[in-house]
Amino acid sequence: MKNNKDQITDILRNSHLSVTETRVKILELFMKSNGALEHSDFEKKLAGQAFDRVTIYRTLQAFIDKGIIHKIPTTDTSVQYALCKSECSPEHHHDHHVHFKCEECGNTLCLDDTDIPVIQLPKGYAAHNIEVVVSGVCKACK
Amino acid sequence: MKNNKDQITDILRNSHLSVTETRVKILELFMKSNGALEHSDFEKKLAGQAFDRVTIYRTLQAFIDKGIIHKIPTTDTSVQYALCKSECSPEHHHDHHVHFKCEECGNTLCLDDTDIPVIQLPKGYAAHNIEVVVSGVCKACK
DNA sequence: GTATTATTTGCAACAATGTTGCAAATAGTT
DNA sequence: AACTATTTGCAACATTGTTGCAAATAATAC
Repeated sequence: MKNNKDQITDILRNSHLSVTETRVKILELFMKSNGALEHSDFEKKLAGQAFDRVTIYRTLQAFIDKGIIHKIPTTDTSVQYALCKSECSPEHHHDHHVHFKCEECGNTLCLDDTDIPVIQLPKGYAAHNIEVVVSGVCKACK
Repeated sequence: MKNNKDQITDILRNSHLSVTETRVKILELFMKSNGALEHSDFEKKLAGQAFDRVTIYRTLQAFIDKGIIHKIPTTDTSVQYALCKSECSPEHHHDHHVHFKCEECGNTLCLDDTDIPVIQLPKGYAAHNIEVVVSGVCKACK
């Protein structure tokens, strides 16, 4: 069984990204976290460790491009990011699972085992991707 | 049959909001538009007409508070707004319809007649609201 | 219609967030 | 260790969102 450090190196190598301190740190934070993270989380958690804002932006964008993380839609201006499962790739990047936002703790979770039902669209509409975000109270906060 | 101006006045009166030029203009734009609008749309469309950025922010927020419009989740930092149907109220503000984002024209539409299916969450999770955003190609762009 | 009161607006100033170019630093390769 | 490609940090800037307050406007009372 591989440890986290090796796992992270593999992820980066497989995506043809150099293994750098910032990227490793950010992936570690994703793995430690049990929910989605947003840009400001990284600024806070990495504060004092001299990681530039710009580097974080670019790192997250690179991870998106490579299919390592995905975005979760929100009704505000924040952008939530979560780790993709191994099935994801840059080309085929659909996350067919439900996202859950807890109104108590504010955490956003990927419910990987909850499938998205088929939605019958009106005639003339072609669906490529479906995003479902359920809000309510999570297991931990109940 | 009422004209738009009267309709708009009614909406504002019913929500206990003063009938002001900016609010009427913004509601007119919503009624004219067949899709969701974002803050920058108003700055552009009302440009040259001397409407302050701050006023637009406050107007949109007031409409949200009163249940006149609702937000639509996005994966970027933009915030999309669309008119609520009459059933909405400040207290009970669930929009049980699907949103559709067209990848061609960029427009976001409310599919009012498309119901959101029931989603079976894992044990321990309580759902209060469900947001569904489908992206693909709309009728007009096909 | 005019006066009074409550609400709304615009301005200024600021805070937060996101972007770009470029030189220095670091990682990967030979 | 030397070379090359990539990444980072800095500076500067653009965009977006917020707050306090005085002036303007709308609603209400007369």
